[in-house]
Amino acid sequence: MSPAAAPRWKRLEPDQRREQILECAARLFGERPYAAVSTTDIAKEAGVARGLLNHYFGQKRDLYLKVVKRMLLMPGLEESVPMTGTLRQRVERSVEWYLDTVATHGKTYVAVTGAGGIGADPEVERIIAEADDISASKTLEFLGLKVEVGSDARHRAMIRSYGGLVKATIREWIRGGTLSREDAHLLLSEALISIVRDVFPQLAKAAAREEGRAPKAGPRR
Amino acid sequence: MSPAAAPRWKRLEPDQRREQILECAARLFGERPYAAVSTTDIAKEAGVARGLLNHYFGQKRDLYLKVVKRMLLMPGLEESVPMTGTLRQRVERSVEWYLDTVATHGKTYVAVTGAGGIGADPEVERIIAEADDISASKTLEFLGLKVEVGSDARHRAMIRSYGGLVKATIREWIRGGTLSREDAHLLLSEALISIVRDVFPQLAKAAAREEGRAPKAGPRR
DNA sequence: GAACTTGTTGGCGGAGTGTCAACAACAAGA
DNA sequence: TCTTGTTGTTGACACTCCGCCAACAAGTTC
Repeated sequence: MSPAAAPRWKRLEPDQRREQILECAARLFGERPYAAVSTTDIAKEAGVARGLLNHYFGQKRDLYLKVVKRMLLMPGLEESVPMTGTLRQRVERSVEWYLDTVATHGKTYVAVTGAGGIGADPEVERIIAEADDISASKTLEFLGLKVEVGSDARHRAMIRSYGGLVKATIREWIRGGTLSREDAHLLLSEALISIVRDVFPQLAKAAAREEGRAPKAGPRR
Repeated sequence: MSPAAAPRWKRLEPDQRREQILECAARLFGERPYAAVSTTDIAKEAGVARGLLNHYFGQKRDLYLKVVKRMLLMPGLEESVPMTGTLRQRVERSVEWYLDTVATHGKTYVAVTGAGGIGADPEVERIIAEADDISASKTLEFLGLKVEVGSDARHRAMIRSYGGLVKATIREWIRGGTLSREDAHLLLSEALISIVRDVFPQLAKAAAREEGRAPKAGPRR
């Protein structure tokens, strides 16, 4: 009556296993810099052979990319905040919302979006840039500026730049503790308002001057 | 009459050798991400044995840090731009100056200050943060705000955040080409003016309100 | 030319990663 | 229950990269 010998390891569905590994990896990458996290560490954390990581995710960097993507896929802004009120009100509400979502992700967010040093991997950069662009488009749309002038690409670039301010401010707040939440809110709101009020109109004017042909500048009181 | 056999390698003064290696390393780190540059590559580029890199710089990361430091040590702003005129004039001149210096460094600057992905090495981050702080102090001083209120630390943090906007904008300009130099100039100027005009006064007021219990702010103007 | 100083080399050992054939857990059929 | 098939999983091998260090040689001095 020998009971069937206990299995030496549990067999999971590919999706489950993938998810489990992804979680462990996300945790470790949030704690330590990329180079300081070995695939052996992740495998050990997940209780799995190292080779399995490659089987599911390919290269180590690919696994990292999955983690980054997952982190940057946040719920849409427009679903959470009403698009009404003055420009200032909308800006402040969206900043508020963003600070909230960041606060819940904390360290991992900072680590992933980190303005690190170690020369960026172009692929990683592409992923982040992509996410930034989506986020920028959403912001423009939310502010009601999506199709204000013809030079939409420039606007998106501007907003992506603004994203740099956002990330740096978040770092000062979350990691450094040198800024309070209110400080961050104030800084981000005023800067965004300034950009929309002062920079975009001037841009529109400049574009109109350069191009001779009038962009579809809808007169906005 | 055998002429003295040609030396198999040239013997240099430590400083010269160090400098030479540093230049090669800077070039390579500017072209490829950190992880993609092997010490073997650098050694080959410099025409030396790999071990020599460790002899002069210790770890590979230490060499990288040296490169970063060198890149971030730029000539002082105050030496190049007169500190006169209105706030707007001063801001615009300093932005102008900064864009000029960045334009000369180009790719390497972007790579080094890159808001990359690969989780940042804390040491690298510290170096960059240090340079950012110096740069922030200089900016405050240049704008004549160095000792305006007691909450100097918060101002510096704000300016460091602004540095995030600067870096992101530079990237859009240099690497992406999505913004023109004029766009960058406009965006950075307006944002900085907005911060100084709108955020700092409010900060001062807020600090004054809070300071019923005075954390350790101490000297107020 | 001999002896000394020290800039430089080349190879050793360790750590990390990608690959792959073999293995074992589980399901299904007899 | 035994057999067979599928496939999730393992473990080891080969390779690359890095830090270390003893031996070597370029240049200097007497």
